[in-house]
Formats: sequence, structure tokens, C-alpha cells
Amino acid sequence: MVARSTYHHGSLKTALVDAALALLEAEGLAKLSLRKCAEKVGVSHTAVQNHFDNFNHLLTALAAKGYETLADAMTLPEADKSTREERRSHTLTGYLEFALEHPALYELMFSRDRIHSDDPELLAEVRKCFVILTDVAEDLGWFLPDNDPTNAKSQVAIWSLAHGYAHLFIANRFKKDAMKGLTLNDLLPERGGVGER
Amino acid sequence: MVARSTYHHGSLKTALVDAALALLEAEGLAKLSLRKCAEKVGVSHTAVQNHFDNFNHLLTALAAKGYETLADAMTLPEADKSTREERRSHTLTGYLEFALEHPALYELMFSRDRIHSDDPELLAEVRKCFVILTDVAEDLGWFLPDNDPTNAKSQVAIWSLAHGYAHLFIANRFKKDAMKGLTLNDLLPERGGVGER
DNA sequence: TTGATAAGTTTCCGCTGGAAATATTCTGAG
DNA sequence: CTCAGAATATTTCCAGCGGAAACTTATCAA
Repeated sequence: MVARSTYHHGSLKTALVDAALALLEAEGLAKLSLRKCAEKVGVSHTAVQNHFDNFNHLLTALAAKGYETLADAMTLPEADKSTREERRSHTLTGYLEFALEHPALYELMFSRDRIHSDDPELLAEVRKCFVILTDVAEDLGWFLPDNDPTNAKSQVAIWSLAHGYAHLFIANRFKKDAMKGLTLNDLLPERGGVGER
Repeated sequence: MVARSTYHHGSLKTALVDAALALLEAEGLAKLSLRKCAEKVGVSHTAVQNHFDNFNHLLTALAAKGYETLADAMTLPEADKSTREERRSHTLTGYLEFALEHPALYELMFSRDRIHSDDPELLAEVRKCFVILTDVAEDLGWFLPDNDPTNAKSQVAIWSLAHGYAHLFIANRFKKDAMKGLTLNDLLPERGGVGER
């Protein structure tokens, strides 16, 4: 129990999410517990109930923060000075790097059991990511279904490819040697190469 | 506690996996517990230790069974009488249907925390699935990276697309209305259409 | 027949998330 | 300034969890 000068913490809600993130990255989802989060922040475990209905709601907030970070990772700082190609590459690279650097968080972000997939704050962050990926779909329309990068199919296809690759990778479903240096970009046909009209 | 005529169960190992599957489908992974599995089989919860080192090993066996079922779902009964096209379509349809019909099991099969991803028996079943998907990659080589369906990239690409779509779907990450009737096949360019050489 | 081994039980432990009742602090209306 | 009520945190309690240890029962081969 960490010492605290004031009875009220002041910003317990965000502190709990931060603690949860640190513990998740350090020990994995299986060993993460409400009580450990509370202890890390220096608060009794039932204090959490004042800010989250239950532990899964805390995890949902953590997942939302994950999507926020993912959106950042996919966004090129000087987007206006960059080419379409640079932005596409950066988005896909950023997506994969995020998953590889935060595998436990990434898995949580797509969990059916541990988070509330219809939470409004979560969905807002999910949508930000989806929009960024949609931009990539526009750039890749020439290889996507119906050759129409603006339709739902194309957006679904590009996110499916990115998520599938990232998730299978962190779930250890690919042989290591076969994957050496293989990026998400590599899974797409090269522009001007095979597959173009 | 279910009555049992003999002191020894006789086939407790498989019975536990069956019970785990039933409970998983009924209540989801979060509510699944070792003790419930044992109770359903009519055995004390510590009896499990004679057959599985710990609960995660039981879940690993369950996941392995899942991959076995998935391989079946992707395999056309009279494969020798079918065309390449029929087999490709059946494999992709079967993959997605399996995920939609067994979402909790599907998620478990790709979990980092709950199963041992390097378990030999699990890997054997995983490999069977990978081989089947590789056949699909051969059929789709004309749109895959480097136009080479036999290389690792193509196999990785096709599994990534299939897994990503299935997983995002069951994780509720797509808007329902946009997805109406959209199959895995639809995410690929049509043969003879856009994208072909 | 016996003795090793496999399979199952009982008891115990520490940990978990949450409910309920209580204590403390903050805040705003008077 | 006061003080009631809301917000926040604590203590206590509970049932459920996975697993360790010691024990009992059944099986099977020598």
C-alpha cells in the first residue's frame, strides 16, 4: 500500500488505467488483476468500484487507450508534407509495430470476453483507427475487390489483412524463419507489378 | 456430482475436454473453470491433475480439438471429384462458418495467455489447417505477392486475410449493416476481373 | 499374493472480484 | 461559516477459483 497524503486520490480513474497498462505489459493478461491495479495505485481494491462498474469496464477503458495509441502509431507526423505512398507505408508499418510492441494489449483490444465491445468511448477510438485504415484502402483500391476503394469491402479487406497478420504473428502461429523481415507491406502486390490492371 | 459406478472413470481425459467444450460454447471462456469441467464429468476438481499439468493444458487440448474440427470444416468430402474452384470456395466458406459458429472456441485457439502455443499436439493440428489454406493460396497465386503461390508470403497472406476477417467479425468490430451477406470469397478480386495479369 | 503404480478424494491454501456497511472528504446552498 | 448530502475510499465478508499435499482405492504384473 503506497502512502498517500490526501484521503481522496484525485485522479484515480486514469491512474488505474495507467497501472493496469503497466501490469499488463509486465505480466500479461492472465496475471493482471483488479487487486494488483488497486495496490499499485495505493488504494483498496473496492475503491475501483467508484470509477468502474466492474473489472471488465476498467479493461475496456484500457483497450480504448490502446486504440488511441494505435491511431497515433499509424499517423505520420507531417502528413501534409508526405506522399500517399509514404503515408500508406507508415500506416501499415505502424500498425504491425504496435501489435508487436504491445502484444498483450493488442490481444485485449480484440477480446470478446474481457472488454465491452459496444462501449461508446471504445467505439469512438476504434472508429478513428478504421478511418486511418480506410485511407490506406483508397491507396490500394487497384488491387481490392471491385476495384472500388471506397466501398465497405475494400475497407474490410485491408483491416482483415492487417489484423490477421498482426494477430497470427503475436499468437506465434507462423514459423519464425519463414517470416524474417517480412512486413505487412510485403503481403500486398507491388504497385505496377503483378495484379495491376 | 454425477454418480459413477466405477471408482476409475475410464476415459476422463477426453471426457474433460468434451465437458470443457460444452461449457465454453454455453457460457464463454470467462465463465469456464476447471472446477465446472470436473463437476460436469462427476469427478473432484483435483482429479484433473492426473491428466493435465494444469488448467491451461486442458484448454490447449481443447484448442487442438478446435483446429481438428476447423480442418474438417474446410475439407470438401469428395475432394477428388471437385474442381479447384469448388475446393477453394468450400475452404474459405468453411473457415468463416467455423469461426461464426464457435466464436469462443475460435478465440481460444489464438489466445496467447490461455493455451500453450508450442504444444506438439496442438501444432500438429495447426499444421493440418495451414496445409489446407496453402492449397487455397495455390489457387489464388495470380493475385498474391510476387505472383508466386508457393512462397511463404502467399500462404501467410491468405491465412492473414481469412483469420483477420473471421476474428474481427466475431469480435464485433464491423458494422452489422455493412457486412450483410459478405463472404470471405467476396474480399478477393474475382478471377478474370480486376487485378488479374 | 503382493507391491508398485495409476487414478481419484479430501483438505487446505492464497488469490480473485464483488456486495454491504461504514468512514472520510469535498462541495455548494443557506 | 455551517452543515447536509454527494462523492470517494475503507473494512469486512463472501463464494469461487486453481493448485499443493496427503491420503484412499483400484489395477495389473511379477
